Amino acid sequence: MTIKKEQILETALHLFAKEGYSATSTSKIAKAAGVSEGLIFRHFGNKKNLLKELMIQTQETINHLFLPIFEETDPKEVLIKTITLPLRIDKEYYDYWRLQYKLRWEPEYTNNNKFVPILNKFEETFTALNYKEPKQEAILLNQIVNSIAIDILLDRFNEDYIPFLKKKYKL
Amino acid sequence: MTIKKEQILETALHLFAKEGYSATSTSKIAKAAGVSEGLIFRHFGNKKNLLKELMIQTQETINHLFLPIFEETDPKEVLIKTITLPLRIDKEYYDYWRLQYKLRWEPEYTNNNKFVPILNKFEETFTALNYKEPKQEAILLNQIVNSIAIDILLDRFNEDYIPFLKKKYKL
DNA sequence: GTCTATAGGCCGATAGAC
DNA sequence: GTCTATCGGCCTATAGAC
Repeated sequence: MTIKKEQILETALHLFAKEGYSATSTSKIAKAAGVSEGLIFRHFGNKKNLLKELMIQTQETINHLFLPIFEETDPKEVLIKTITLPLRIDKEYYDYWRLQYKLRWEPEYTNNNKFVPILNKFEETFTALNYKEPKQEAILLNQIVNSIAIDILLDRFNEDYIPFLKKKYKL
Repeated sequence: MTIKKEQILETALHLFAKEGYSATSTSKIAKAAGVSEGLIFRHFGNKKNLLKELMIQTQETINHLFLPIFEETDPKEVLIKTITLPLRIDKEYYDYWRLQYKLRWEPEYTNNNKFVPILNKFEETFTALNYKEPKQEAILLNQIVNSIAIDILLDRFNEDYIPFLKKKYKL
């Protein structure tokens, strides 16, 4: 991976996340990245393919952020790590999240099953904690984490919410 | 309001909700609506203004859907009506919701305070039901409703979730 | 007065050629 | 890395049909 190619990816991530895919032109990316516009097409062929490579990176990044939760065996710790996950994310990763949530609404983008592994992990956790309906509890927890992440990204999150959740789950 | 103007608004709502604002050209709207492209500019001046008029309609529609919850006085009924709200929404309104959730991520669009009145209603409700932290409970309930709506719109909602929630809230 | 059809200007976007 | 071609998007203008 050359330096310029990385610059293009980084800049495109930021602009796509901020303005949206359609609203971001390749020339805007080139200018912001300090490269010639042609280089984008040399490396990625076309604009759509640039987005595709970005989404692979995004998925890897997000999987990496979930890893500590997957590896945790103590069920209470799983819940604590899950609830506080959005808080522990470094600001440099925000664009990845933003892009992810933005692109959910694009008609082409349809990998609904992406969250299934984490849902299974949650279900196991609630089973271990003797919750009555672990499957539904997993869905609820997943919704809560997503909502917190969205609130943080939209800059309307209130810190008091976390201790409230910890009490709810008796942590 | 003339028929053609309504057709333009209706078609634009659908296309903006489906493809996004930037990705939808005025010529595409005109073709889909069966009108000449010039008519769009005659009625709305420019594309941005068309979106603006749509957003006013959208806000009115959504306010109207929340009205029964606002008018309900029995706190348990408030919760039941809230939890089942996304289910009770007719499919013809889906595009309004979709547009709303899509546009949250646009940089210009920043009316965070829009959900404050419903949050207040929820807080009163939880206070009446003697919940310990009504403010946080209101946030949680709001997150749940939004998540359900999103799941429905993204076609990944499971009906079993509603009875689970009703049990949670002892309804 | 509402709308269509058409023509065209201007600009920016994608892409290929060199 | 630049240059250029081509296309499509936004918008204006006008002449005329309903």
